[in-house]
Amino acid sequence: MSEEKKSLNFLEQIIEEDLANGLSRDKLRFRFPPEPNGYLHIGHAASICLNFGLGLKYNAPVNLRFDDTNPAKEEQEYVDAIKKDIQWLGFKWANELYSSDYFQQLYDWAIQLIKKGLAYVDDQSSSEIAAQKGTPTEAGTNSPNRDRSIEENLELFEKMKNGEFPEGSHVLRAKIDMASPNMHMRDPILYRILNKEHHRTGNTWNIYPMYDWTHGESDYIEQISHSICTLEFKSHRELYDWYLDQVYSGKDLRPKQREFARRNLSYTVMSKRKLLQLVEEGYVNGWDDPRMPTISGLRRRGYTPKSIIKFSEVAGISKRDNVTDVALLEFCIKDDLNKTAPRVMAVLNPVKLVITNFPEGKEEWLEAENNPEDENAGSRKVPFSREIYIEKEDFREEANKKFFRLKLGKEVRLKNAYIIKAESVIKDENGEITEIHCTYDPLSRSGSGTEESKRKIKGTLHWVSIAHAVKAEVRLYDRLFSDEAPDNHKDKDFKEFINPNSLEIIDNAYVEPSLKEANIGDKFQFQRLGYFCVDTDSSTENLVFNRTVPLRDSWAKIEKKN
RNA sequence: UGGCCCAUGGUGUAAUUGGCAACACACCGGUUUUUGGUACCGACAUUCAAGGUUCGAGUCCUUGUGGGCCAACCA
Repeated sequence: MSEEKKSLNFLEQIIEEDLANGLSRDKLRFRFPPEPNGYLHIGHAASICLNFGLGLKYNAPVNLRFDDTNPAKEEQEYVDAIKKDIQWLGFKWANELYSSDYFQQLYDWAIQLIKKGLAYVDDQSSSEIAAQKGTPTEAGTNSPNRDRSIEENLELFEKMKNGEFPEGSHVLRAKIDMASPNMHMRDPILYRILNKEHHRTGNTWNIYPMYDWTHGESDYIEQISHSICTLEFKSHRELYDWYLDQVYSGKDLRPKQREFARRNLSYTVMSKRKLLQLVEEGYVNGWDDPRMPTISGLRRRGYTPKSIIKFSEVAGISKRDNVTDVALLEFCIKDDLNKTAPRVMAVLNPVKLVITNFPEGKEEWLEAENNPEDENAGSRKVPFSREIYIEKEDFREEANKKFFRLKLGKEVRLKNAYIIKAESVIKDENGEITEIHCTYDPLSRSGSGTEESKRKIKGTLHWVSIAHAVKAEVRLYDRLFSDEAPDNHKDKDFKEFINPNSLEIIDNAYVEPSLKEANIGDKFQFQRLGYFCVDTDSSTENLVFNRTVPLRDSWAKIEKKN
């Protein structure tokens, strides 16, 4: 077994350098810091796999820390969903923590800052403060409140905390540099007044710390060695470091922030704000709609944790903007399911086929292999009889040589069954074919070992016995957007690119009877069609399958060319 | 009148850190096949541009060009 050498991504290289420069291996510690204001998506999966992957690789703890500093947006529902998703992916956090756990410590440090003359209370309006902020190309101007006395600042901040001021009336600001080329350094806000009930601290606090003030200090409290975030936080790093300077003891570990590019997927959007919009405006049926790029949506769609982890691995980590082809994600799930999903037969667009020389009333139970890719998968019995359904698309009265399926006067093999020959058709008044009449070769049964069964027949069709078939609902999903990067258009709203045909519901599909026992979440390959899973809406009375992803369809390509 | 980051095939990442541009996906062509699936084989790039340093540059330097981020009491 030769261990294939994997190159390190740039973050692993940074860690290796730190280790080489004397950082003790047992000091390594990571964190995944979601804000509980939405559901996790495939982009977060990249971060989860990265951080927890690092934890596994270096045998280091990884904390799950909810960044819950804004009670206006955050909810327990999201906390629960996030935990469920991470667990489903198979990762284990060392500690479940909340930024709100540190509100008191953060407050104490803020007092220290005021005492050092590094923070002041500003009672201007938010628009006044914004106006003084300047622009990226112009320096800002100092607030008239910038030189308040320490005593007055302490007193005002105390009143803010005690709820003596209305929301929005006062903020606590760090005193840094209004002329800094980095906008984040222009006296950033540390605290704002919010009269909101917090999902964990209730009504204890009237003031809430801002992200920048909270995040780095939380990392420090937890002694996170490498605080990994996405690229848009790069310019926050200077402030992250400045805040750390104010509280760092000089003795313990000092966290460092490093940034990587967020993972984008083609034909979808990845911002929580936009996903929330899709949910709230009814473009999809909830956060776990199988068309959503959320972890819960992918789970319901039939994706496995393994496939998502594989995708994250193979997509890699870098610092460039990217739009990863969704085909890569689809490859990962097909690759997994090909090895693991039992093969079954289902007909989605049925047409009746009668085998005229097969005895009426007779049924035969034929041996069917469960998975040719897995020797241990075993086999099952499927019922065969005189009348079966096949796919409408699998029959043509006439067709050229490239059409390997059933046509009048020609033979085709029924998977796991017999070779049949199309003799005639019956049509309704509209010319629509209602029945295909065939004859079968009784000696050609699959696996019987006869000369006849070994005949080379180009086409093989899947089918279900009408008398035994189970009716089912099948939901076919397509990409949610018709554009590769729907939110990359400056002049157009991403919703203009919504694919109106992203969901097709088939309510008269027929599946083989073995599927009656299928449970929610079970995954199958419907032979020649694709991978499907049992949806959460499914019941014994009404089986519902989601198409996870279709099989590669070479025939569709050949047809398209003509 | 700014600061910072990025630039390798259609896409995403590599390149032992200055030494034959590699892997995967997609696409195209073919072989095998009782799934037009899977598997297998083959085709597909002079590394954004121009200069420079060097025996040697995707990698270092300079100047451009293109893209992204930064002005929420969001994270």
